[in-house]
Parts: sequence; structure tokens; C-alpha cells
Amino acid sequence: MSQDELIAKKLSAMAHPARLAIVHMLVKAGPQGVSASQLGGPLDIAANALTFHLQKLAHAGLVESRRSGRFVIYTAAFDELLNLTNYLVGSCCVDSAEKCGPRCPTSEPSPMHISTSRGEQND
Amino acid sequence: MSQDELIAKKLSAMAHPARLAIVHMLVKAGPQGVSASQLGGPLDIAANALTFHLQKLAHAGLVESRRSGRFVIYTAAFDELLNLTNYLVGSCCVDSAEKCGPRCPTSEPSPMHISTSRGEQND
DNA sequence: GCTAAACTTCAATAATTCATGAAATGTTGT
DNA sequence: ACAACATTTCATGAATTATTGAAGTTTAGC
Repeated sequence: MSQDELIAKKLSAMAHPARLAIVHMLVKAGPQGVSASQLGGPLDIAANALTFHLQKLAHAGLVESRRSGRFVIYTAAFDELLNLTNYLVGSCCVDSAEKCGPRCPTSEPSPMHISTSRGEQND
Repeated sequence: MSQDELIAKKLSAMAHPARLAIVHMLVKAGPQGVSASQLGGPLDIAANALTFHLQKLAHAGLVESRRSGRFVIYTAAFDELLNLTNYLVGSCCVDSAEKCGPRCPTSEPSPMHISTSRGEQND
């Protein structure tokens, strides 16, 4: 899977209002995570639909899950999310830096520039 | 259109390898932009397919176009892209900041936090 | 073991998206 | 006006994605 295909898959996973809201809740919640039912309640998503969406996000590597009693706790995959955002604007105007204005995201070092130790995912 | 729907639309627009490659080329090119044929050539996309993809991106507000002679020059909508990336990780662990680690993207101010003067888009 | 709760799987349908070929539009130069 | 180039529009079919209802699995408590 090419880099672009991998990134497109992640974007595609988030390109749905329900899933975006899920990711947002998980990002807000931080590393402690949120159980599936805690997500489904406020967002008003049926249980099976919730599973569908969470699996899509998990398959794209954007969320992780662990079991805790009868609950399944989901957490955002922060590294992957940061990778993603960095990719989107991380190479602004490399072909013509001198023509880019002061708001260019690469004009000053950003804390977004992190590297993970993960290899490429093989579907 | 809700905030989530608007963001989902933008993500959806980029959730395709060809469109992602287009955005990447435009971001790399900076404000000067690139003509449609200059995009289509290297990416090996048929002219009509290219139009399809560019329109999807334009409709999501991620690219802008202007005519220059017989060419149509496309540029990335940098503000919108930055808005987008900021949205994705901009509210990390607001519900439990103390439990988030040092890599939390909100743990130090980021140059990504910009505000635009644009109102909400009404489709 | 039984029951309820939390979650997942399955199956069918509806809706959207993408690729392709053919035709049309707009622009430049002769 | 004409020819060539750049881009867009239109129409079709294939493929993917989302929604819904029903049934199945795992865990905790009695």
C-alpha cells in the first residue's frame, strides 16, 4: 500500500460525521479512552452501527481498543493522527518556499513534526 | 451544515489517492499554484477524471482556481487545510489534560492555531 | 446455570462514488 | 473562420459504503 493510499484510507475513515464525532470525543478524552456505549449514547448511534464505524477507524489505525470487564474501551491513536495532520501541510511550498507568506506552516518549526517508530501497515 | 459535516466533507474530498496527491502537489507548489494539465500529467489522471477530482476538492473549499490564458491554475486553500489539521488534534484531552503525556499536541502552543475570517460555508 | 448488559456479526437494501468514453465549451494563434 | 490545445460536461456501469433489523457472543452478577 502506497503512502498516499494509506493516508487516503485514514482520511476516508474519518470522512463521516459520526466517525469524526467519535474521533473528536476520543481525542478530547485523551489516553484514558471511552467505552463504546459512552460513545454511542451521546452521539445517538445504534450499537451495530457504532461497531461498524469503530471497526473502520480501527482498521485504518486511528483508534485502539482494549477490553475492561464487559466494556470495550476505545482510545485515539494519537501518533497516527499527528502523522496525518503533519502530512497534510508538512510540505507546504517546498518547491517555492520564497514565494510563501509568513503563515506558511513550515516557516517555523512545529511541535506537530514527530516521528513514530511504526513501519508501513500491510493490510 | 454542522461543523462535523463540514469537516467530514473536507476529509472526504481528500480521501482518495489521486486527490490526496493533487493536494500534496498544490501544497508543495505554494501560492503560485499549478495548472490542471501540470497536475494531470505527472499523476497520470485522465483530463475528465482530473476535473472530477478538482471539482470535488473545490466544492469542499480545499482548492481555488483562476484562469490564466487557456490554463486553469489551481492553488491549495491553505487556511482551510490548516483549519482542518487543527481541528483534528486541536482539542486533545481537554476532558483530562492532566492524564495526557508530554507529546500531547496542546501541551505547548502550536503555530497551527490560526484563525480565519471566513464564515461558515453554506452549500 | 440463568439473565441482563455490552458488543459484534450477518444479511439485504439503499445510496454514493469512481472510471470511462464521447461530446461540448472556451481560448489562443494563424 | 479554422485548427489545436485545455478543460469541462454528460452518460453509463461497476464498485464501494452506509443503514437497518435480527441473531449471536462474551462478561458480570445472582
